[in-house]
This record gives sequence, C-alpha cells and structure tokens, in this order.
Amino acid sequence: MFRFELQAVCPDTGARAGILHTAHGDVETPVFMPVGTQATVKGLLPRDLVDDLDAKIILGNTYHLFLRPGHETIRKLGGLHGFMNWPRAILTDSGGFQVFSLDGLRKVTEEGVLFRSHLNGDPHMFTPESTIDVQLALGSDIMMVLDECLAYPASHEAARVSMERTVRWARAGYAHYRATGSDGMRACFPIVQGSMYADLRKRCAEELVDLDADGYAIGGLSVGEPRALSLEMTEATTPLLPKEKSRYVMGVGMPDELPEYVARGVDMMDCVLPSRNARNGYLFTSEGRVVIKQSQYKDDPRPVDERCKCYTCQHFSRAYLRHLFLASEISFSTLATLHNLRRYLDIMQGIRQAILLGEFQDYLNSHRRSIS
RNA sequence: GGACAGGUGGGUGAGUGGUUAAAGCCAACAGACUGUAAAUCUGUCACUCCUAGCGGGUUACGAAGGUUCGAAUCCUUCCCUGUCCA
Repeated sequence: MFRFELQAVCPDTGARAGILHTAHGDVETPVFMPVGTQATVKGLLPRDLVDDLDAKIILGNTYHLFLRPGHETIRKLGGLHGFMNWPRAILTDSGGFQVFSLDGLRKVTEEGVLFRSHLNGDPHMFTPESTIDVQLALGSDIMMVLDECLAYPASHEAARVSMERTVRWARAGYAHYRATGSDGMRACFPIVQGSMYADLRKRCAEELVDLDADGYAIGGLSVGEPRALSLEMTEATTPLLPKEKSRYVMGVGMPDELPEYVARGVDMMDCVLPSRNARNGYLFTSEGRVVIKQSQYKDDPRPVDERCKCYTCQHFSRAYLRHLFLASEISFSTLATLHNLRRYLDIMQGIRQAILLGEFQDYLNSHRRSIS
C-alpha cells in the first residue's frame, strides 16, 4: 500500500520528516533520489547503491526507456525492478522534462507531445494516457503525469497557456491512472507548473489539489532561472499543497540548496548534478568543491573529503583519483559518483535527523552561516 | 659508401611564394553542468607593449647564406633522422 507517513514537522520552518511507504520498501524523507534515466545510475551498480549508499529510491525515465529498450521488453523481463535488478523503490519521470531538454525534437499539441526520437528520428506521440501506460509497464512505484516543462524565461501569457495545458493533461492522465493503474500499491503525482509566476503556480496547485493525488511535484525549475527564483516558486507553492501528501521538487539542486528546499516543505528531490558532475571531475565535499583535474591535486595524498565515509574517500587519494580522471579510466566515474551521491545522501540524512530532533532551525542557521 | 624520403610550436601533423603567430587532433591549464541526446561541452594555450583593439612590436617552421617588394614554402651549402641497396 502506497502511503506517506508524516513523522515530524519543524515548528519554525516548513520542514517535515516522514516515510514514504512503497511496494518496494520504505523511503525516509526528506530524500534525495539518484537519477537512473536508462535503467542504471551511470557509473554504479545496484550493489553499490544498496550496499554502499543505501539509496532507497532511484529515478527512471519514461521517454528514454520507451525508446530503448522499449517498455514491453521491460514488462516481459520483470518490469524495471527485475530488468535492472533493483529491489527498492523506483520513481519514473513522464518525459515532461524531455519537452524542455529535447526542444527542437518535439512538438507540443493539445493531445500531447510528438517526439522525434533522438536515436533515429522516428516520431512517437506521448499523451497523458500513454505515458501512464508505459510507466505501468515499467512497474514504477511512483509515476509522474505528463507535463510541459517550460524553458526560462517565458512570458506570463505563454506560461499561463502552458500551465493550463499541463493541468488538462494532469486531469486526463489522472483519470486514466484511476481507471487502469490505481491499485493502491503504486502512486502517481501530478506536476505544478507556472514558470516563474507565483500567481500561476498558485492557480496550478489549486487545480491539481482537486485531483486528490498521492503526492505532488513542483516542476519547471532549474531551467536556467536565477537560483533565488526556484526557491521563491517553491515557497509560493508548497503551502497550497495538502500537508499529508508528499511534495517533490523535480531536478534540484546544488548541495547548499537542499536544506533550503526542505525548509520550504519539500520531501523529495532529484538531480543529475551529483552523478553527472562526478563523471566530469567535479566532486562535492563538506569543504566545498574539488575539481579533481586541477594541478593542485597532483600529489595530494588526502581523500577527496576527510570527513566522508564513502568507499572512495576511505581508500583513495585525490592524486589517484586525478590520475584516473586524466587517464580517462572508467573506474573514475564509479568512484566519483559513489562519493558525490554519498555526499548528497549524507546531507539529506543530516537534515532528517535535525528535523526529527527538533533542531532543524539551528541546522539551517548554521548551514547558512557556513556558506555566507 | 650509394639511392630515396624527411626535419613545422610540449607531442602529432596540415600547410608548398603574400588575409600564416602557422589548421586539426592530443597534452597542458581553466570554466560550465540542476525531473541526463553528457565518460559531455566551452575557453586559453610564443614573448612583449599600450590608448586593451578583428591594436603595436619582437622572436619562430633543423643551421647558415641567397633569390624576392614579400619565404615555413624557391636556390646553395652544412647538420640530423628514417627506409632501402652495397
């Protein structure tokens, strides 16, 4: 039975701690979810994610898995869980982000999104209903309704038109989900849009709340806008969402921003930064960033982060990691991704503990002091 | 000893009379990355001056001379390298 259990609420901020009960295990929130678009978190094995990182939930992507290898193939091979041998929870994005990232390869219509495959140019129509069907085939624990992730900046008029269409898609997708896929074991989240206009965000949230959904997402952020705006839009939205339902801000953020989202009432986040930046040699540490290719690390015997307990930091020097990076060795990606994700998960665990102990305000204050 | 081929910036390698301080790639050095078209992408990469500009000057294509208004490019000599033949 899918259920969100609220455990603690910060009396001073909007922060909450809870548990997301899914068919594939409990997920303690606030949670950061590693991104595994193509049925793999790039650079890692499920073994790493479970044994080393203890990640409770990861993402998959409807658009990418539909194109390759195909959702029917995955369905036959045990769904995404069986296919990629991932025993824990999976959240799948609907393809709405590809409306943004594959701008130029798609056309948005009232019916849905017509994508031209980035692999071979074949046309594929994605509708609110079809994306639910694909996600059901994938066996997703938390499905996302198809939305239009709008680029920044957008005019108020364009944002309104887009947001209203996203609401219509959410209604259609949700109706389809209720009719075919709502078995109590899985969940489906609609997505609040409205670009950087608080009034549109508010209207969108109000419309979507009527769906009485399993949880709510805030999308359309981290599309090029100033960081402060992303937080502002989150802050304008979360108070309108039902307290007893989980809130998921899609595609954020930098390590420093994670507590800020939580303070605004966010329970779930995901981002490619820890994994992608890891592969590009950008490591997150408790002391800030370490760009491992820099010559200053040439003979550095220290671990990436002296306070980190990850496998990478426990066994390897910056000098060694720099060598692997410069030599384009595959193992670098694994070690770096392992570290960066561990950093994100550690931050979230610290945040959760602070909330449970009633110390989140202090945590937030000291966090803000440390970065200013 | 002889016959060919060749010597270009840290490496490799284009360029065979003038928009060439010299392509591309690699290395080096920086930067970017936010629901992943990303093990990707971008910038810098001889020295120097200032009024900081599609600005000036100085070096630079093995060495030294020469031809020419002008040479990495043509000529002469020398040095060096590779392959083959004795």
